[in-house]
Amino acid sequence: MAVLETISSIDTSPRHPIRLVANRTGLTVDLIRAWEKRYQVVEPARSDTQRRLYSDYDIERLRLIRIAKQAGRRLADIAALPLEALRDVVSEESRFGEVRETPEVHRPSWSNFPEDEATADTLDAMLYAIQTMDQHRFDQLLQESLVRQSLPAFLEKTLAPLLSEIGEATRSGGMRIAHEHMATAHLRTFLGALRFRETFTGTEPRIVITTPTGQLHELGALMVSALVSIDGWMPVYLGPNTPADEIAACVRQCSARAVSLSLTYPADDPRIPTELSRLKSQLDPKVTVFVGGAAAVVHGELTERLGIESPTSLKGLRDHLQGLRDLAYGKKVS
Amino acid sequence: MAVLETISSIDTSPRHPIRLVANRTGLTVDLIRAWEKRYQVVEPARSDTQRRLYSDYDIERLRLIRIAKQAGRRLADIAALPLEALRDVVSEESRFGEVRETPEVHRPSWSNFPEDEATADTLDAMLYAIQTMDQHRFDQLLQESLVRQSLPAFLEKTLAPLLSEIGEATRSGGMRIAHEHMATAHLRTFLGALRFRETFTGTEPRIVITTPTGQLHELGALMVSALVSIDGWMPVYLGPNTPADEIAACVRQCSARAVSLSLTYPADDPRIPTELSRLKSQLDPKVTVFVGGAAAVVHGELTERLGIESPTSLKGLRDHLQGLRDLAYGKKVS
DNA sequence: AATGTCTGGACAAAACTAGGACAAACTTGC
DNA sequence: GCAAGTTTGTCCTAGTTTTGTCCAGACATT
Repeated sequence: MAVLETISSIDTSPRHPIRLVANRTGLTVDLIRAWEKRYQVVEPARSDTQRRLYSDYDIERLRLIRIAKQAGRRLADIAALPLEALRDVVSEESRFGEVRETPEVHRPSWSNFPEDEATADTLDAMLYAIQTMDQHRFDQLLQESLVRQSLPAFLEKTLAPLLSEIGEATRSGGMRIAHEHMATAHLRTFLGALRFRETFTGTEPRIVITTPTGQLHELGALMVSALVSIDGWMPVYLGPNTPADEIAACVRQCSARAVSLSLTYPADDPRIPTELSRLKSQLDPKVTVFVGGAAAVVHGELTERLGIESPTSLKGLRDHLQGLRDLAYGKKVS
Repeated sequence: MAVLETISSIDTSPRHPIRLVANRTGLTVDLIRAWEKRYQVVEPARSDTQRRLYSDYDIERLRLIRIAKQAGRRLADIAALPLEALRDVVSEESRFGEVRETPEVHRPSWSNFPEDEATADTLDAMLYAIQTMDQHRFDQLLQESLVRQSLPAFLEKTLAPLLSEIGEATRSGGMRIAHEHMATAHLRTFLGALRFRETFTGTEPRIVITTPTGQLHELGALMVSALVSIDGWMPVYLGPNTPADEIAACVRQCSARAVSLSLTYPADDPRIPTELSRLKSQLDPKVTVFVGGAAAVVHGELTERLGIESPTSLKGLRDHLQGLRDLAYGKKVS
């Protein structure tokens, strides 16, 4: 068995030129230098001709600092923080954040869009890429968008709207089925790869993620999978359309502490109530079951009766899971 | 280093003149020479009259270097890297910040292994990982196996047998549906990511890849997608279950030169003949249509009548495509 | 004869560095 | 609520390095 050699230590060897750092973080080269000059945010090594050379560690810090800034932190407060502290700051922000009261006016380039407008642009660009069958461009836009935001924000503010726009356009005939197929297939790949951005130690609590019998759309489940992995859960992803008995068996085999089901279409499939109650009856009561997705609201009464959690947003799911995990660890955190 | 045997899988015999290299890589002749002069990026062989002669290996390296440069890398940093390392660099870039787990696996003597023996062991290990629901281990084994072989060999000698073993075990009850689901979902992700190992200049001929209506299994189509991209084709992947009309529309929009359909299950779906002939009738005769997969042999008579190619192996498909592509390039140049 | 490739060198655009200036937006003190 | 000060993204200059392009004359290919 491969043991704990997967502890995530980030490479600190200096090897990336400033342009690449700018590309990856979404900052401008000017800005990176300015931050260095004023607060020594990062102190890159130098090549023999004085060119700056950054490490993976530096890049990660810059990325997080950018996100923290976007959330309203001041540079002076966070410039000196080590990576772990920054992660805490950012994840705190993405969970509680969302406060945005101030209708800010000017915002410099990287965040200068009143966020809605920027994502509207991005969405348009994505839809255009899809309709011109430009897979490469589509992928590029997705990557960019992901860099620009934290993962949770990306899922909620970019991906979810994109999916509903695609659905809309397809229904209304504004987009061909072929385009929708292409986009879906690509998003399947993209989201699948996201799960591997985090590394696992093997000690994380497990959560089984799938969709019940009859539910063939898996993108929602994949979003959940990507999301929970950044919060210290290890997803066991089963793909779509899994019978209740199989889900239960999987939970037992993995000693999973939770299950997440995604319901999308059809919303009124008569198998849903059957499958849900069958699943619930086979599980240890200590295993928490979540349902989510566009079709989840339809079954509010059912889920309540069965004691199934039905968070209304990804954020809700996240909060709940966080609580579960802290409980599991016995508050030995912090 | 994992380099040696991967190199051997790509042709290193020098035969291409500089002009062709420029066309395929998107670089100018001047630039190729300048790079050679300054950094020995490639050291092509020479004809008896001092003309440079490049190998497929050289072309591939140049393509990757071009991409890496675009991502912000400096020539001096990457000029000396061997092909495999360049692939890593580029694929690292193509999903920013992905934590790249270096396959630091010790391989004492794989070069001596009679390849069959090694893969038999690997297959067992993979099946075991699946049945213990150890996704992480499964992924690790896949990566390892891929590094050990060239991509085509991996697909034919590891993945195809693995799939049939999984199918077998599920049918016979030796494996739960949950396990099969997990494995399939994971392979979907893995294969999807493979498509991005290669990068494109935009000048490659396009091939539309999908499965016809009623065929829900997409792994075969994804294998084709990964395969053709290393041979200088750009796949336009539509996912499974695409109606003939939509495929045809997509071909037209992309000016694709070929279509590849994967048939797996059910083999005797009455829609298959309908869809195939409908597709063929809507396409320019110059567009080559391929069908493949376990269920393809059943329709031998039909495909022959319609003038659809039905290669019996991935290798057959590859050879045919190679011919098609050279034809395309051959006409255009001079 | 026309076109393409070779070598070696020249040249200019682009990118990077250091240091500083500036204006918009945010804070603070009154 | 207003003025003064701070913070912060952008831009500018000037000098260096890196990189793409072009040229000339000799030779090769078609």
